[in-house]
Amino acid sequence: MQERYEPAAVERAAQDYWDSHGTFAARESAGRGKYYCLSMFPYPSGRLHMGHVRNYTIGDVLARFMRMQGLNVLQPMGWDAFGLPAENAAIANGVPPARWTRENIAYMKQQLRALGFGLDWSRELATCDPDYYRWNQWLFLRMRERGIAYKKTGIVNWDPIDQTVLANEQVIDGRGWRTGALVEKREIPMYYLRITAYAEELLGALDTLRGWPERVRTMQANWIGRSEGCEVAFPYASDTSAALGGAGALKVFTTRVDTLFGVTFAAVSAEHPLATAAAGRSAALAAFVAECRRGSTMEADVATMEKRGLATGLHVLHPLNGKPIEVWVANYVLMSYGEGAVMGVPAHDERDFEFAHRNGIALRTVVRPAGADWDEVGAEWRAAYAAPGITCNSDRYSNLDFDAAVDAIAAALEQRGLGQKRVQWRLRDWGISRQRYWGCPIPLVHCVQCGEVPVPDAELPVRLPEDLVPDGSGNPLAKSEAFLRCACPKCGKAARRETDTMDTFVDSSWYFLRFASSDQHAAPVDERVQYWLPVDQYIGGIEHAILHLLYSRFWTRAMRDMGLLDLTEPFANLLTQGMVLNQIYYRQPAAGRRLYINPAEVELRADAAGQRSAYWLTDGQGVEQGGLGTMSKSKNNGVDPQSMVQKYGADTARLFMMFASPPEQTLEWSEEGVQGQYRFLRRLWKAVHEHLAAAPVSAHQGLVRIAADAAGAPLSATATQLRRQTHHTLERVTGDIARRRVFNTAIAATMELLNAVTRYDEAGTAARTVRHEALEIIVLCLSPMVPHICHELWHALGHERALIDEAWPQPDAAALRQETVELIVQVNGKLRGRVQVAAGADEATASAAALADAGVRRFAGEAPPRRVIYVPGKLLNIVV
RNA sequence: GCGAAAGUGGCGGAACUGGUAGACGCGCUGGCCUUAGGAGCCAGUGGGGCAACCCGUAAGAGUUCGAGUCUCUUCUUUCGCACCA
Repeated sequence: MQERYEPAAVERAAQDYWDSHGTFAARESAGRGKYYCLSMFPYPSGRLHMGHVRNYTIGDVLARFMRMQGLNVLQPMGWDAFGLPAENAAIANGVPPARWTRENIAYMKQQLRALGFGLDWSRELATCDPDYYRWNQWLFLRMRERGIAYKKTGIVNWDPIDQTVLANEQVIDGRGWRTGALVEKREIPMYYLRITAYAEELLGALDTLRGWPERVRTMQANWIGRSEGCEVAFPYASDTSAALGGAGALKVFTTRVDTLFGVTFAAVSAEHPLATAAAGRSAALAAFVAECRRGSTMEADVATMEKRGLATGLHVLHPLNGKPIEVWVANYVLMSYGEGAVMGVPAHDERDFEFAHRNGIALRTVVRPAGADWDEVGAEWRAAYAAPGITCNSDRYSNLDFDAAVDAIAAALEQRGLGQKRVQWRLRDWGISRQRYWGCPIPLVHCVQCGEVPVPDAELPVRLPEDLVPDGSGNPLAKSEAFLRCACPKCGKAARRETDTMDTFVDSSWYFLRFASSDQHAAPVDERVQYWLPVDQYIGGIEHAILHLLYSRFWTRAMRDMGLLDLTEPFANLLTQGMVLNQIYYRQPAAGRRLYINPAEVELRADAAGQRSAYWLTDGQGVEQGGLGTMSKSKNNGVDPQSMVQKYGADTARLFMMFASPPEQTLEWSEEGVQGQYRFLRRLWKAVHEHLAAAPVSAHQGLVRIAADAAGAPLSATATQLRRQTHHTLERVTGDIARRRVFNTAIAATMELLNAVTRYDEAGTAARTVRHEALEIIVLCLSPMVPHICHELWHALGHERALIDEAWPQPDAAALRQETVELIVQVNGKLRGRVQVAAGADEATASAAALADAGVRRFAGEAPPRRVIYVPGKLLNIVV
């Protein structure tokens, strides 16, 4: 072998070997255990960034490891290719999104190949391929037939200047990103998927997802948000009936119906029909409702905005005592949650308390604590006010505890037909219509005569024209006569195509199924799904903890209920990779606009006061500091791995990412240390080279094992110790990868072993064999992380077969055996010494050994200990 | 604002089940070597103290023989909040 480690040559050779042997092309094999290892497919934004390298290296480590465990591994890759950034690029450069996307895919694919991931490229798919998205359309039509997809109105961000719908990301401080215009809310008809029909099942099944991180299950459970409460109808007072032109009732949902007698106001959202009616009668109210229509639809914005409201002058009646209650319009009530209206109980709800305070609304204490902590709700809010207690001031429902009050009041409401207990979900149906070009067309036709008509299956896919260039003002599909014009499938007369496209989350909600049957042209999936699914290991960023993963769980169930699948949960095990963060810098030249500047082009300087300011190297002028955030195209703070790969090779880049931190942890980007990882690989190369240069090694299979030298004499103490460390390392690395899913400690363990091998200086045949064994284990253990160099070194160490085709070995139990162990000796919990005892020593023996130690006795004194705590093999604590 | 997580040397991190705090690596310091390479090798490296020892895991409290680990409060950071993906 070569004396110098030259990564470029080593990596090319290894990749050529895997390619020419079709090593990673997966085939179904009945009876053989399978392992479907899937990393979330990337959006083709242009170039890979370090977050991708981290994600795909984790997947590749597990895939290679499981393959060596004897499993039939499938690791596919594809492209989440529809979406907004392609349209933004088109606006900026005048290039059609299709071309931009396909060029990006080509470039990023070559980057993935250079990193040596063991991917089955024969199953590659891109969601913008008609072959893929025709099945989105087909599945959508099936859902529409079953009522899972349905139409209703929804609220979107509207840019009044560009006359276009904006994504939340395109709204900056309440203004349109291109025009700077104040954004308005607008109600438009959209398609929704009835995910709420699965709320109960999606929540209940979280318990079965034992291979998912606890935090993700908690987040999903909170997102679905089951709450038990009561629906209450407040009949309209005569003024409200008059305003709305008829009798009726304002419906609200509450989890605290025990506080019903504490209601002193009702609040409705600005979009509520009652608000609309009231606005028609009052200029001030109309102005307020109009103001509420400004700003974004984002919940985070709504929740942090100052809570304001205006009285409508209209009233509803308390359902049990008939007293009038004034209705307010409030900007914090969301039309999309519950009924778009809430009852206000300022004495027992913090938000209502603040609202009432600001608007001079009375409060009424209707719950007292069981203890005597407080009696009447006072002027300052206390958390205890919101706790359940004993009802009071509530007519005949006073002096009841929470459960009794809820039962009695709910029964009374039900008897009057003005309410009943029910379960409310926080989860809302999934709006999938997008007024955008670069997405999957919704397969519908609008006919003057027949109305909305589905495109027949035989005419799918409805192809998206690929030559349009959006300009930021509305959907180019709506301006393309070639796309729009069609014949009605029902009556044959001239009709127009639907121009809305689907949310890109639709694309990613079932791609993992398509990988199992990507060459099937007659159906979205076929029987091969049965073999490969569920995904055994799914790996992706924690930012997908809710939406993508929940939508996928829903979509899989919907397909199951259509009889297309025998599968309920798509992902058996989930590893949520921590985000790779980098600094964010930007300039905001005009309101609503933001220009992000790559951290590589920014210099930090400290002024006299120590205040650090950032400057753009291009013009030397200052830039705003946006703090830390996930590497992304939109924030222009990604770090391209290309230069690192070019300088040090793919193995160093992979090793560096895996060694930097455990996979689930957030990682602040820094390139410090990459040099050290390269140095380690070079030392490994050198150690193997020097070992082989000293004497030739004969070809052999499997691992070298040695327990005694040729003459039958036992190994030296140092040789025995190195063997023990060798097999201990194998044990640690195996546990770290298979059980703990941490790779930084696995790498650290092999580094320690290499250090030990370097220090080991015994000569002779037995010593050589012990060293050879240690080097083989190091190469084996590192191979999932740095497969190229290990591929080469494995051959050099005398193996015919490729390393990737070897079986992962078991540690040698004999080598691990230990005669004596070191005990930590504490006195009153403080470390005071260490003693060697026989491996199975009992407490008396250990205690005697410890007290024989002069250092220990100095602290323990001569008196007998009050108590001794003995943890065999580990520690002895003497309490005096 | 709400939901979820994280916080350990100068830096990345280790400590897996409540039991040696700082493994491994970076950086730094000193030395060696040299056909001077951004190479290699050796030693040291949490703070204080001559030492024995003492202090130390965001801050504050608590549980325990023993707490980085468990509980509570606070602070900071990250992720998500339904049209970025």
